[in-house]
Amino acid sequence: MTTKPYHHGALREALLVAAERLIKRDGVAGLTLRAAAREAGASHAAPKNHFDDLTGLLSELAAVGFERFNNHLRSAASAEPNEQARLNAIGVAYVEFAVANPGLFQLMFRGERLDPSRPALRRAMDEAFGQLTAAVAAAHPDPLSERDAVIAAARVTRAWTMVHGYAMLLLEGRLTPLLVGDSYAIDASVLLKVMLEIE
Amino acid sequence: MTTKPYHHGALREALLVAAERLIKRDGVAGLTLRAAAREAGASHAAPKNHFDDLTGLLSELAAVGFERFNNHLRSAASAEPNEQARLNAIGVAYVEFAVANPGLFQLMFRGERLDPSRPALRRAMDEAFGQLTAAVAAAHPDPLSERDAVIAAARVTRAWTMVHGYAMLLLEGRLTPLLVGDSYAIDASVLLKVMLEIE
DNA sequence: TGTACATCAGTGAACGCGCGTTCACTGATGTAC
DNA sequence: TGTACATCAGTGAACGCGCGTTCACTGATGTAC
Repeated sequence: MTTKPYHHGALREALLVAAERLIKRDGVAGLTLRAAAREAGASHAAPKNHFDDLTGLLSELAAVGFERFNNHLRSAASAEPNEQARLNAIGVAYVEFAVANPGLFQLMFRGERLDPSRPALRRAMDEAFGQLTAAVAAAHPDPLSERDAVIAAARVTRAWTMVHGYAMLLLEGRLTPLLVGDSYAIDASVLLKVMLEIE
Repeated sequence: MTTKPYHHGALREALLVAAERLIKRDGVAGLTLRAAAREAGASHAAPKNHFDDLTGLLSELAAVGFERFNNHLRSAASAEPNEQARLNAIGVAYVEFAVANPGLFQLMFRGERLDPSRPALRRAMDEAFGQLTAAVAAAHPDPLSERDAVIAAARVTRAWTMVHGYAMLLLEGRLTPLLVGDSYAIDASVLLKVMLEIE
């Protein structure tokens, strides 16, 4: 029988794992310093040593989330041959991630109690944004004039806002009336794909 | 000098006004039953008489928000001659409302502590959804087959998710790198219009 | 026109809860010599 | 190889705070007769 040692050894990681379990179970609002400590089996003041305060814990968890998000998008894109297909695959992966990790996704994209100046979070967010803009740029010619630059920005915006809005509204259950219509019933992922393909 | 009467007379409305002032000042998280009572100058237990609990207050406030939202969209649409222009005008109005009422918008569209079974909220939400689908349908031919019905749903989804995602990301400050690029700086409303117009 | 009474809106004190934070402490680990 | 000491991670009790809720109450209003 191994008695619990006084020092945990990897409490920081254990707290992050516990925090994610909590956010999955109880949503963003259920995540507190005390709750994370409880879930990790540590005393309630322990998290202070690793994250200064709740903002610190949330920000580090969001950073972990963005890293996973980036990997998910990257692997979805790499499976596709041409640029337009890649862009669509990224869009689908974006929504997939949101559906698989609703609480985490909301933590990441509502800025609510995040500190974007934390290096890990800053880095992970920048990479996510870079991945998105690169995919859109690859699917379209280089901007030549200032007008073209604005159009290029608008293309990124459209691709992003569309899938982001889709993810948000889907998570809130707001798309239900569109998924279950009078004369049809569509799977959410099918509707997303049709939406990405129509001109 | 008029001394304060024991009965307020219109405390329900006063609480809603106070609640909106609070949500504007402190965000959704700053809105509590006690805070609303304080802001309205009533005792902290008074709101119980008009809204059962916090969910009740938030839901009624969201209903008021949706009514104003509906009016704003309606008047924006009525100023436009043809259907496609109307649809774009509604999109612009959607984002305008979000920017003008960030806290209220977030309350309305995160389902967080809302009770959609409250009649006022239910009604106002249904109307908002109806307005949106009607505008999209008007800009496109009637669906004839089941496949057409899916495409029609996808059109509504695209129009909605695009402006909704735009509003969300704009409120969170996430669009900043797109608005201020290396070789240009765009106004958020201009970017939105370009986005709605590109093919 | 008066009067009794039920009902309703609002008050203020009190309760318990979970939270973040502080603080003195204790156990473990690493480092200097 | 040992020993002294600083540093660090984790504990547990305590504090104050704002919250929702309960409760006995009080003031005002409407209604029946």
